[in-house]
Amino acid sequence: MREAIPGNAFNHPDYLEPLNSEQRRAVLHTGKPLLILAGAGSGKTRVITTKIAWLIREQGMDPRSILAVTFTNKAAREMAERARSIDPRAADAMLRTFHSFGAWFLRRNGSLCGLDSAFVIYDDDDVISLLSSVMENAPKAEVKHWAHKISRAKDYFLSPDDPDLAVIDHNKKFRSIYKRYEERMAQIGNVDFGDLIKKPVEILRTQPETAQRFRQRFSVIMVDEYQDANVAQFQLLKELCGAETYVCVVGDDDQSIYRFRGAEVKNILEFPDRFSGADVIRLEQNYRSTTPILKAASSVVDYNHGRLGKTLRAEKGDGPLPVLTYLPDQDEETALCADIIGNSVKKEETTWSDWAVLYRTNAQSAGFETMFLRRAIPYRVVGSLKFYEREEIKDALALLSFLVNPRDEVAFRRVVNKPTRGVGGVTVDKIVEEAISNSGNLMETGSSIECSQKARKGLDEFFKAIKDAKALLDDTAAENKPKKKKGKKAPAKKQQELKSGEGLSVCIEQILIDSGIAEYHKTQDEFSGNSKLSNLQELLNSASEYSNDYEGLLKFLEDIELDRSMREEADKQNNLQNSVTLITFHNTKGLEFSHVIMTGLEQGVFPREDKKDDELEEERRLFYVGATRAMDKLYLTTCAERRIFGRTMQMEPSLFLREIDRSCLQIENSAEAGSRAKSMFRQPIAGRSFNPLNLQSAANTEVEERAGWRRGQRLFHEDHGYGAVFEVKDSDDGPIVRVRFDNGSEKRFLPEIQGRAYEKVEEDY
DNA sequence: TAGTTTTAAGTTTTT
DNA sequence: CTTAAAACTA
Repeated sequence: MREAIPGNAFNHPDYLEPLNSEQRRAVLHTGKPLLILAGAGSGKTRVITTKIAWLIREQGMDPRSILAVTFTNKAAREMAERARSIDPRAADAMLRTFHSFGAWFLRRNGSLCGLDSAFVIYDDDDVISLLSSVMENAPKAEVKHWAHKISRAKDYFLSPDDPDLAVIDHNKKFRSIYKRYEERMAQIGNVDFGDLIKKPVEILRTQPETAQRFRQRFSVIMVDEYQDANVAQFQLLKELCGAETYVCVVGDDDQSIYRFRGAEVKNILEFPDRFSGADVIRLEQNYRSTTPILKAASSVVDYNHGRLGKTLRAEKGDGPLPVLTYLPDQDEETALCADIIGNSVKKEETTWSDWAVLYRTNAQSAGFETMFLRRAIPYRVVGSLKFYEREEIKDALALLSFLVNPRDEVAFRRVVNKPTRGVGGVTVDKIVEEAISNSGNLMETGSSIECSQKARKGLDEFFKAIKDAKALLDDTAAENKPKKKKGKKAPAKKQQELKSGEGLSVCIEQILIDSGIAEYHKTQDEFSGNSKLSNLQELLNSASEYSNDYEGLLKFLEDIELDRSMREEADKQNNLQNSVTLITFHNTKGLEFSHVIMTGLEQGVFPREDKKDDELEEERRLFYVGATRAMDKLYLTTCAERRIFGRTMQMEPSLFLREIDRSCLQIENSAEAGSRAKSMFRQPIAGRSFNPLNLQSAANTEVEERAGWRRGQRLFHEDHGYGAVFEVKDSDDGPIVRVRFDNGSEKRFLPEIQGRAYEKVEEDY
């Protein structure tokens, strides 16, 4: 937020001061294509953001003609913020992910390939639903297989009629499956992730005027994490670059970890050939880690072949050696992590947020979560935020998708009969079939089709809910109280209803209530003690920032589809900002932590089983990425046995542990670690403990006695952690105990039935 | 046909 | 062990 500094020396404005000579060369470079080989922690983001500012200030470049592409939304946001802090005008530059750029492009130019601008983006689950509808009654596993192949084909810019399609799969069936899928998708008028890249390229190739327009619009194009670009993305870059375009890509071949989804390291290796006359600048000064950490990481990736090769120098110099601990099993592993972290924080050497625990697969997070809950260590799980994959959220999004696009078969099938309104599979199939041979509009077809009386009533009810919500959007004067219609089913229970705030949440609230989805999930909650309704509420909250119109809704859906990390707000609300990070190796890219623990270093887990040759090299790079996240201290753990599928397996230490240079590794034996792991360490979370007794309670002994729980009783639950009882009351099913957990969530349970899951604990543990 | 119970299957990594 | 698909019952 600083004001622009007038350069005190013309050639060296202040903001170039912190740069080393290589970084400065990269910033000041012009005239030819540029490849920046940026090692881990070498300040590449600083280079890109400074370059953007420099282009605007010193080169007089119009910010709007600068396009910078990243691979994650987080990276895009960070880049925008940092560039803006050097020069506020950078706010007008276009900083997006490849996919969000593609969506932006298609909203404006989609009509050139027959795509309506109001398309919805299908995620992998939606793709599978659509494909299984195309493939009649194929087993789900097979559908998944082909869905993956189709996605892969799009990564390589291959259409169903491409002669090279056999590169993806030589099975003859593939071509026809892919083709039918594309036809069906075209009828529906939606797109998948691959389309967001592939379709723009097709438009740019077949429409020279459009291509020309965009080449004039962007005179500078920069690509971050270029080693992760796939073939289609490379083509997109090529099409956007005219003779005059200045192109600059930044990447690190040692950090290419997305081959499985089509990333081509070749893109970076061959950049100088593909963009003739390109210059190459290497950034080898590392500002993040200590020498032993870098050395340990490099010694592993050195085993790879075909690298561009580079030598990182640690600005920080020497530091403590990485510590490797051999452990008997995964329970000891989670306990050790809790110990190391807990002891360090207790001694005030670190705070919770200095720590990250890394694992290869999301499934491994469960053990750490349980242990951290038990030891009252605050944590947040990055990535596997399955928020948007939850049933209730997908239901809500399906309703909205159908509202936007009444040809959306996948959304229609999902919610037309939820809650059940007598519209069964037979009727649905009939509608879809009929629609395919007509306009494709399922709403129109469904309104006029012949069907049972029961189905007719149900359909009308469903369509009315959609139409009413739609009317809310079209109506500019949305202020005219869109109050909830007297919920006819809801016997007005005093339980928390959905509350709309402002903006788009008004419309979404209405559709959730009218469609019966809110009521449906509320009932589910009461039965099984979930919190689906509050998840829906959370969705509503995030919608309130969007405008209550068509455009706002489209933006909302797009943001959700393309940016599943946008829940940082929720983390903040839940006091999770100072907490240990649990994260997969893949998700750590671009992040850094003072202290890092790399877990599960066993053959079969990491590297994963039957990985060899190219794939093994990718695992090695993944190891390298993980290790180079650590700024000050690195820990590694490996277990002698591990439970997989509930069966206990004997494990071998990871190949990578043998490859690490022995001179930069301190090895601890399991016996010592084991005894340490057993010492219980429990520390309450400062300021997070909730005690309702402070609220002074009237005597309520009778019910409390029958329930066996009293207000203020502290307790522990395996899934939710620590909390306290704040209410005990009667109901038809006997006493109900209401609990508020330290993480802010509220639960209720019937002591007779679910009481076993709640363990009473003393006030000060 | 809706909801429940039984059986089988499966775990990379993500825009 | 946990989840999803298939089978079964009311």
